[in-house]
Amino acid sequence: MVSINHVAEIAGVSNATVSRCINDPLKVSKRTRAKVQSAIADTGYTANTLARSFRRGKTNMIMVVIPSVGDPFFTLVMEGIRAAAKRCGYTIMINETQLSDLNADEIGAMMVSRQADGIILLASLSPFGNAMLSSTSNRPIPIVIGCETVSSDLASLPSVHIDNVGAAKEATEYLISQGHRNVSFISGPESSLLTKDREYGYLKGMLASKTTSEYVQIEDGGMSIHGSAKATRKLLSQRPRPTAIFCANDEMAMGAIHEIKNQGLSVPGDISVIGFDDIRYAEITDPPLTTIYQPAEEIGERVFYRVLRSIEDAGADDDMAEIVPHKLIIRKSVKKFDR
Amino acid sequence: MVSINHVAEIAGVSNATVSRCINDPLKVSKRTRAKVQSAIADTGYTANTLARSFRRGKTNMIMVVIPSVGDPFFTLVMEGIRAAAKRCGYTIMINETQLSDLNADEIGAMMVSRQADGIILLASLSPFGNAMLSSTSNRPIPIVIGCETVSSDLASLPSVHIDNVGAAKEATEYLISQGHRNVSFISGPESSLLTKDREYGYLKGMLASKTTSEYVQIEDGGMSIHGSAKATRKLLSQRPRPTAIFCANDEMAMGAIHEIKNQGLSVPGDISVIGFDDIRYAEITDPPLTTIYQPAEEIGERVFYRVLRSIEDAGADDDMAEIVPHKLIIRKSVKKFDR
DNA sequence: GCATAAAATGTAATCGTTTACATTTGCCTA
DNA sequence: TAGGCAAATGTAAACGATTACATTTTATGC
Repeated sequence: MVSINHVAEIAGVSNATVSRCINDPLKVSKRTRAKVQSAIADTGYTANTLARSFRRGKTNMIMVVIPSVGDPFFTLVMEGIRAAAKRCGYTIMINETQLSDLNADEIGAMMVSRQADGIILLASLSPFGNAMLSSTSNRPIPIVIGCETVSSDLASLPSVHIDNVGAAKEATEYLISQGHRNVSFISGPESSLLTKDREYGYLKGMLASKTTSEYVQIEDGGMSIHGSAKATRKLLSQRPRPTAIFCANDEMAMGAIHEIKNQGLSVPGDISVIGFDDIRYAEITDPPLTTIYQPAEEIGERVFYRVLRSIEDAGADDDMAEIVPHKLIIRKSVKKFDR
Repeated sequence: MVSINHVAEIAGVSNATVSRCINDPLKVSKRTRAKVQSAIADTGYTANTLARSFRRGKTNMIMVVIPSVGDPFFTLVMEGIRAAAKRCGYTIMINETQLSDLNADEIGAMMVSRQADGIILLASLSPFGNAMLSSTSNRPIPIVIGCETVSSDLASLPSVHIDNVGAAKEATEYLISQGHRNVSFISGPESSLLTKDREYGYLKGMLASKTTSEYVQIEDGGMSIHGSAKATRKLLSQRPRPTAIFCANDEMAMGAIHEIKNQGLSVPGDISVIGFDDIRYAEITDPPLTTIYQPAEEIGERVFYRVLRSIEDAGADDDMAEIVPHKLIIRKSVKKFDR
């Protein structure tokens, strides 16, 4: 492997000059620059990234922690991150939690290893971890949370997300406005705070309506198609049967629709379904899914720039939550209910 | 940041001993080991990964090049890679091609930068790049291709994939066995060799039947839902109309089904549809999708171990293609055609 | 042509580990 | 107890870039 010293020798200059030629070309005269450049071309030299990262203490990599690499919503957020990262010369590393919630130690280990210059968390942190990291001084490298909300009021961490509670309430109120009273909710695992926020929004929406509390019903859909199908089966066996089901994400809504049809019922004829996220399959489900749109790529982009700002200027490490707008997308999976 | 020298000082030993304590504990006596360990605990020392990688010339990272981070099939392969990588203490970095085909320079740059110890290519390489890299000596770090096939017979690169041609032929023959004659194919972009292989398998299947060549028809679905819907619209406007459509992947099949229904036709009543990949949505489309199953996670795992083997033993760098089995999964989207 | 400032270049230390080699310590045997 | 060998530890040199500081060269003004 050809090193900078090798190039320097061939060009007849010192290694410092070669380094400057690469990193700050204006600092070296036209003549030597030409010599160096031709030496670089001749040798096919490229800087050893490892040595450079080591010396600079900077890797130009961002670690993204994601619940599941296969999740269509989070991959969209990732896409936003990736695009922004590429523009800024960063590479992303990924780390999957498999839906289990991250403990602070793991995050701590990532931070202290310095393999990345910053961390983007698309997963939720345990309240403990959250508290531990809430003080800026405990973070050797910046961390920003995307999509997920932070768990406690005491501890806060920089974040970018929609108003999950408000959006879920809005979805619930929409169902109620369409005449539904018996509305069930299919939720995600405890480790997903964002789902709990949506659950809370659902409860708020139900409470605000004249619905009796017996209609409030929550099943765990485990954030998966199959889990949701199972939860739906259970809900459909109840009497009185819900007339509408609100799912904490679109994929679970897909599972719910599948199961409802399986039972010989129709969507939205017998049961209305509403989802959350507006993933790209939402418009081609049968019927097309009414859901809450989140600007996924934009969230990814913002989260990235937020981290980048903190990397470039450690002082800029504010702890604000950045709320981006959501939008109810009305398609065909919800029908007016009248009896 | 506390360094190894700091720990050494506190423990009253040399930094070499601390290093040995971490990397080869049996080489140091029980007594000093205890001293060092408590010094590590006291200081909260963790090795600087950057320095270590630099010194060892090894990062324990694998670069995965993927056409699109949002693709449900490739993310499943990624999942297999990730799981295996985690078991072996590797982290994965991702690099998206956005469906454009990779030129050799980009790959070369990745290789020479040494940020990763190996490369997994889930995307296709231009024939030129392929040729350039086909000689082991041109590869500073190992590279293995997953899912995609290599482009020319002259050049070969290690790879793991199914027999795309054979599988596509099988799917076509299945349609023909169900009485279909007028079968169209929705293909992907030129940059996806794997799609071209499937196209070729379709042609072989059609040729082997008694179908007249006027029935052979290929439309580009651009590897996307919308692209496929558009292609489907075009196909449906033809007279005679195809009685079955074979899509180069499941997502395009989902787009096709959506469009067919949109036109007031039924699947499989009027048009049969067959997909490829068996992504997790395939069983919940309406009707459930008949498709070709690929062992995605297994491919990921195998590809990873293949790279790993080459990393650990540069001599092990064989150039064999490893073919894994596929399977036709019969669901409900294909119906017998009789007239 | 000289003094001076500015620009260009060189020298050498540095980042934190690992590791080849040298030295010391401990142990066993004769 | 000397001698010899193995085990444990230390010393110091890498790895390849960056960069503060020192030195040389060039440009400028008079």
